[in-house]
Amino acid sequence: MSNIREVARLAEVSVATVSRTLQQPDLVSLKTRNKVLAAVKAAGYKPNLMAVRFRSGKTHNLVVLVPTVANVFFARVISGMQEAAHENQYALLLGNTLGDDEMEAAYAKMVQTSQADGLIQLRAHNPFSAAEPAESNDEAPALLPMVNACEVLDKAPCPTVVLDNRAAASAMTEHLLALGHRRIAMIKGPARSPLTRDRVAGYRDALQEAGVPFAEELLSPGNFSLQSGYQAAGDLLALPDPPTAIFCENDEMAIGAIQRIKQQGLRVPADISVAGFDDISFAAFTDPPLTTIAQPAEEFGRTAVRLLIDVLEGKLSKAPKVILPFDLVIRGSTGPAPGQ
Amino acid sequence: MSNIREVARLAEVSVATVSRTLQQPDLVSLKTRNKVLAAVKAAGYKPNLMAVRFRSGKTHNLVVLVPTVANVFFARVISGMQEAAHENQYALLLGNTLGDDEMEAAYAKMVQTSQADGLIQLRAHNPFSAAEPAESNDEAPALLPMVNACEVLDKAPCPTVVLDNRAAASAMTEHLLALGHRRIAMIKGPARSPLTRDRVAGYRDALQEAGVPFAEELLSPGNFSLQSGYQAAGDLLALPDPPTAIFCENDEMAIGAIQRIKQQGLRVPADISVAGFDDISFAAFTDPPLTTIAQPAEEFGRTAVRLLIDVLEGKLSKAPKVILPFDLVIRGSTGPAPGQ
DNA sequence: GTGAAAGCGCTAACAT
DNA sequence: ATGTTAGCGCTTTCAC
Repeated sequence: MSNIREVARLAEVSVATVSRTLQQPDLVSLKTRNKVLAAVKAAGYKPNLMAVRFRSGKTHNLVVLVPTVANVFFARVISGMQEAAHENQYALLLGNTLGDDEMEAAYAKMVQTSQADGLIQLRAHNPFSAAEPAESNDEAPALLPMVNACEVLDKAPCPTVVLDNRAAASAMTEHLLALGHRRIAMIKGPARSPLTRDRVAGYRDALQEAGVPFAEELLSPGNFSLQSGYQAAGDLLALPDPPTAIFCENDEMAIGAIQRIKQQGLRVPADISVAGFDDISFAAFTDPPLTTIAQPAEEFGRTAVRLLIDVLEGKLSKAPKVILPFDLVIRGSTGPAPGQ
Repeated sequence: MSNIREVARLAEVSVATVSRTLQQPDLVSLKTRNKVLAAVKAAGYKPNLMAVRFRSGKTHNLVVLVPTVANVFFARVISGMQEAAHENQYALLLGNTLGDDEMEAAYAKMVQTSQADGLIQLRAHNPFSAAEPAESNDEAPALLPMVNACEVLDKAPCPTVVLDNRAAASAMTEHLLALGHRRIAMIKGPARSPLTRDRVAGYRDALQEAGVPFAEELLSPGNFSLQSGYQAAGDLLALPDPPTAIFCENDEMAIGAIQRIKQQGLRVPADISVAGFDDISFAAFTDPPLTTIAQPAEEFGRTAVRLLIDVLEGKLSKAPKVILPFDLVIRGSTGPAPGQ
């Protein structure tokens, strides 16, 4: 690989002039500039960005911590990030952490060791906290070079991008209530997830509003996988007084639930309605097509990246909380409660 | 951020000793080592990896070129890459290229400008070719710091990881033939993809073997999306003599096809059988569950990364072609041809 | 408008 | 066992 010195030699100028020609051409006379450009071409010179970045202290890399890329929703979020990152000349370092704290800490270290400028976390966990109990200066805690999106910490020390999960869950529950359902179950995610907490809260809000008593047994735990939806639906169906509608915390679980329901010989939505959350591409292709809450997944990614870049460039003094809109998408999987 | 000099000052040793303590502790006396370690802690010192890498000329970054992360199959491949990369202390730079040559060239440039050591391409296209018509030395063309996986160039100048797509398509077609089908359609991918070419070849192999004439009209083009499967199935069903089985080049298209078939009032597999390719997680949850070809997606990723690292470390003199196994997974979407 | 030289943080000869 | 020093490729004062 040729370096700047070789170009300088070929063009018979100093290295400084070569650097200037490439960085601030106005400072160089046209004649010299052409000479240099010719030499650059002749040498097949490509600036070593490692060196540039080392010197500038900016890597132009962003770490993305995602529980699983293999999740359709997250894949869309990453797609959006990619788009915004590329537009802003940043590259994305992918950290598929499987929700493992240590793995996350390892990736967070990339920021601390100047391999990346900042980090985007899609889970409610501060990957830096484990790394090192931040130097306890008496100063106000500085803004971490991080953005927390989708599943967000309650007191995130950084900008956040969220959906109003509580309102969304409430909207879906209201839809089900309006169809005459009174036994509405919910297949939820991991109990300690803020996502689950907010969505369950929204579900309860709607129930209370409608004067329908909340029943603990109608809350069935899942882990966002197809299998867990299948499993949870089985449990719900086995109840003495089974639900007439099941609201799932994501589309995968809803798809799993639908399969289980059909296997029991029941019809969706004639016997039991099913709703999901996310509106992944497959949601429109289930049988029947899935009623769900659409989230602007790509926009989550784009917004997160833009915010992070703002933080890195010092354009932000306070950590904003961006709330993205949701959309209730009614398809065929929800219908009037039996006997309505 | 503290640097090595500060630590040296604190520990009252030279910078070299600090470096050695961290890199080759055996060369340093226990006493000095402890002194240094204490200083490292006191200073909150984290080596600047940008500097380390700049100096070593190795970035420990790998660029991954993927047409779309939002594709379930690719997401699994990336998952596997991530795993192998992390094991080997490499990080993955994600390039969601949307199959755009220019975008790919831009990412390829990251390798040429020392932002990444190598590249993995999941599409049949050489991202370096566009970048610069490789210096035409008379030397034998060197091994590019690249691995081509999944969809592979015919004459890839690098290691490749593939499935025997022809054999897999043939196996699926044989399965359909064995069920008595004679009008077997295929919803294929983009015509110029080697994937499509090989799979169609395998399909024709099996047909010929069984003495079933090939019919051009039974080949319907798609683009691997749910929608395109839906569309293509509609076209096939409108044929004067429609097929009794449809083999789709991926699961998404199969899922789209199934929806279309049901909308026409036909039953799967009683009236028409449907088969897919990939065995994505959703395949087991369609109604009926999808017969498909399982590909070891994660293994594609792992193998590609390992091969690339071998190339980078100069362990490979020739470019190997690794062929991964497939598995015919028979579920409920394929059954005896009507009237059997 | 151009060149000389310092220096980013680190490692690795080479000395001692 | 430890220190001294050169240098990775580049940018950026500071002179001229």
